[in-house]
Order: sequence, then structure tokens, then C-alpha cells
Amino acid sequence: MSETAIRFREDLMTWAKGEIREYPWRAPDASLYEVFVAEFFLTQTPADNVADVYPEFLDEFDSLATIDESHEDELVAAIEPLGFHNMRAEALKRIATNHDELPTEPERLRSLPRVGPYVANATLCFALKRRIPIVDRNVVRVYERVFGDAFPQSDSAREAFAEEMLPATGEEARTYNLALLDFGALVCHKRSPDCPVCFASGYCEYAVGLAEDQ
DNA sequence: AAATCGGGGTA
DNA sequence: TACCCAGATTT
Repeated sequence: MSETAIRFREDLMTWAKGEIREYPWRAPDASLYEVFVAEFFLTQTPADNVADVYPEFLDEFDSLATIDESHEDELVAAIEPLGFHNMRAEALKRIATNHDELPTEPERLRSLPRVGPYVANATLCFALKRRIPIVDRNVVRVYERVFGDAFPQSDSAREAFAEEMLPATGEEARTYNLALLDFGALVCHKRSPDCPVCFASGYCEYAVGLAEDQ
């Protein structure tokens, strides 16, 4: 692992202490089900929108069993403001009819409808504090900027890279992954990242390149 | 690995 | 209206 990688990890962990965002589903004691529901909703949906419906949703649907007993229309109504409600309601219903409990193995979780690598890994890392990497568009953007060509192209190599970046323990990996998402959302924006304010601007390939262009 | 999908956001 | 986008799914 490169010096830059080690430094980025340390800097991000330091940044995490002050800047990490608080959401209900990020509570340390949030259950597997609660975290799963959140991650399931958070794809392609702003966190603040999810926050608006999340408490009420958990109130009405406190378990897979409850979803199983309810009608899909109620499910649709509860998540309507989020968009993708039909797709998501159908998938949740299908999950609830086939499972009493959520699987805790990444591959098994990933086999559920509309649950891909991101949702599965994020759920297990955040809920069970497993040392598992997460790779979404934010993560790809951040690593591409900071590490340039050293960040690989293929999904499998990216997952391996992200895994190497994780700190030693599951607890730390959870903090690191949360910080990585927030860093991508709050500092390393898709367009016009806040390089002047960023802890990595001294060694990030993108920021250094910008400085050289001046 | 690349193409496709469904649907929300944006120019 | 047309295009873009993120993640999942399909080929």
C-alpha cells in the first residue's frame, strides 16, 4: 500500500471525528433490518428525503414479518415520496414473503431482489460492523481523484483496492466507510470539489494537477 | 465487461 | 423533450 494511501486513510479517519453526519440509521444500535431499509432506500435518493419518511416507515413496518402481512399498496404509499416506489415496494414484498430474517452473508444478501453489491456491503458493514468495503459512485470518484491511475478500472479490482484501504477493525472500517461517503458528498463533490478546504489537497492527484495548471 | 433497465433530475 | 445518472440486472 502506498504512502499516499496510508496518509489518506489517516486523514479521513481524523476528518471523520468532526464531520461525519448523523442519521437515525447510523445510530450504533440500529438493527440489521433498520440499516437495511435505509440503505435500500438510499440508492438514487438523497439522504434528507429518506430521513423524511424513515421514522414513519419503521413505525408502520417494524419487521419483514409485518411487511409480509401488509398489502403492497400500503408499502407503496409509505415510500411514495422517495420515488421508485413501485419497484422498491415489489422487491421488499418479495423479500418479506421469502425470508423471516435477513441473511448476514454478503452473497446471500446480494441475492435478494434489488439488492446489489452496494446495498449488501453497506448494510453488513454499518449494521454488523463487518470489515467490508463499499464502492459506490462517491467512492469511485474520490479514489479516482486522489489516486489517479493507481485506482483500477474493473469492479473486482476496485473492491480489492477498497478493501485494502480499510482500517484493521470492523468498528474502524464502519467509521471509515461512513466518512468516505460523507467526504464524497460534502467535500469531493462531483463537480467543483472543495479542494482549497480539503485535507488531501497536498497529495491528491486531482488537486495537485489543478495547482500545477495554475 | 458491457449493455440494458426504470425512473427521477436537469438542461 | 432529450439527455444524464446510480445502482441493479441481464447478457
